[in-house]
Amino acid sequence: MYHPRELYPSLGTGYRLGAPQPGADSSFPPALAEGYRYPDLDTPKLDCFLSGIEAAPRTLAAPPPLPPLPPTLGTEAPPPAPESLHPLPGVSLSLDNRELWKEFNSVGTEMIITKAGRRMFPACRVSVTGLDPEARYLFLLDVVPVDGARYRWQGRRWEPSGKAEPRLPDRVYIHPDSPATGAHWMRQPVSFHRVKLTNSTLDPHGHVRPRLGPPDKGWGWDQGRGSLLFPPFQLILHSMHKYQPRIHLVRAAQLCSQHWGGVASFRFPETMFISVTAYQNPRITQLKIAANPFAKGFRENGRNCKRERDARVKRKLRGPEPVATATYGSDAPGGPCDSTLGGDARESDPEQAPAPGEAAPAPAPPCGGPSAEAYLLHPAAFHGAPGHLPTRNPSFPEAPDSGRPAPYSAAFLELQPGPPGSGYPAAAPPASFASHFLQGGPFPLPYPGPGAYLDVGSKPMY
DNA sequence: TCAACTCACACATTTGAAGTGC
DNA sequence: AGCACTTCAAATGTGTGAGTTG
Repeated sequence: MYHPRELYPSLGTGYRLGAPQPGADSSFPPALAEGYRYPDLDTPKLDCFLSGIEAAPRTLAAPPPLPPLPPTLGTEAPPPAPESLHPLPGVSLSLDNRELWKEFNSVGTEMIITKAGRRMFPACRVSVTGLDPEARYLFLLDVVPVDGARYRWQGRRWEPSGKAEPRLPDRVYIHPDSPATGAHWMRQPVSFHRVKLTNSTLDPHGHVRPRLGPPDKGWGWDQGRGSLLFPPFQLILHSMHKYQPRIHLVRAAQLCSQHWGGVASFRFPETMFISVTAYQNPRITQLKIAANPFAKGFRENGRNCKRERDARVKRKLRGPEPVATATYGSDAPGGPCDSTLGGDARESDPEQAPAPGEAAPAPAPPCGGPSAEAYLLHPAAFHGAPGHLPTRNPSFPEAPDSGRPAPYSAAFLELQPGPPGSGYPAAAPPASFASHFLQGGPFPLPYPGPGAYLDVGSKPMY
């Protein structure tokens, strides 16, 4: 395997490998060991991103050991506790809609993935404390496989059913408010509800068109809001695989900052889920319908509930009849079904809009423009990958609309295993790292399974 | 044959644009 | 002219179930 010092020589001794955790599984199937290696970092390429250097790094405490993940969904899991690495001392994250997640997790959370991309429900929504109110931070989210197995619904429970598919390109969702001050992040919960899950590799950049607005608007800088027009992101997953969302908090003045002031990664065991193209567990379907406002029509009183749908089919067969039914009136807001709304059921996303009186994070203009924009143009540099590193796996076909403007096409970080002969070994070293930002994020080390941890610390990364 | 997947559908929600009044 | 508020329409988010694929 590759030691981090080998991968990032300029890190010096600012990091260390922790001892493997109890229960860590190092026997990942070879399919998951598809890995990545970066050649020597081409630091001169990063010179244009130097303007956001943070204050002196802090000394880090040893991160706590990460407990092993529960073996399977739907079984008795250990008391869920957020797991984190703490290169940002004092920073803590709590899952804001934890009760909802726990409810789903007790059944075995399933997330629909579609070609067009499906939102997560529940969404990851967290509250953060302990940030420096003045410093700027980035919030990132990614989703990593939990183990090396493919799963199958056996009528009552999920059971492993063979080897997992080869891992897909790592993608990292950047919260659209990033970068923002600690005060901003701590003011209200941070929601990642815009992230989408897909099983399609045809759009290698993870974008979907903007929901509203002129089609030619594209992505760019929103002068009115003073923030970046971020598209929703799509994370590529395999169906019937178990995944774990992770949230990363990076102290950096801007997206293209070369020196990060520290990194903290968090994962909440109760947010683990199995990706599916159609719900397998009827209890999950019931929970989703009960909790998701978009599925209101499928509730007992909804016009799209089974009773109503069956009635419509009968009416169709019998011929045209008056459409109105007594049920319609009972679907008024405030009915019994609305009582199930809570947490994610109100997805109006309060964190998207700055609080009254608060100016939106001022765009730091390095590199000749807003830093986030610079990131979109040079994601590889932001993530430390040399510019010549391939950003797209040749095995993934070109998107039909790949002629989109550069910011659009470059806005997603993808890190691929190197092609044969490229200098990047196709086969990765055996994994012994735990989930960490450097794995699923900028430097996707082989497999983010529950192993030892990599303590990156707050040293400058280059 | 069967499991997994895709797609069209109806309905609910969200959100920007347009309209209105002050 | 500018602002706040309301209304409207279109886009988007849902689960369902039939059809398709391998």
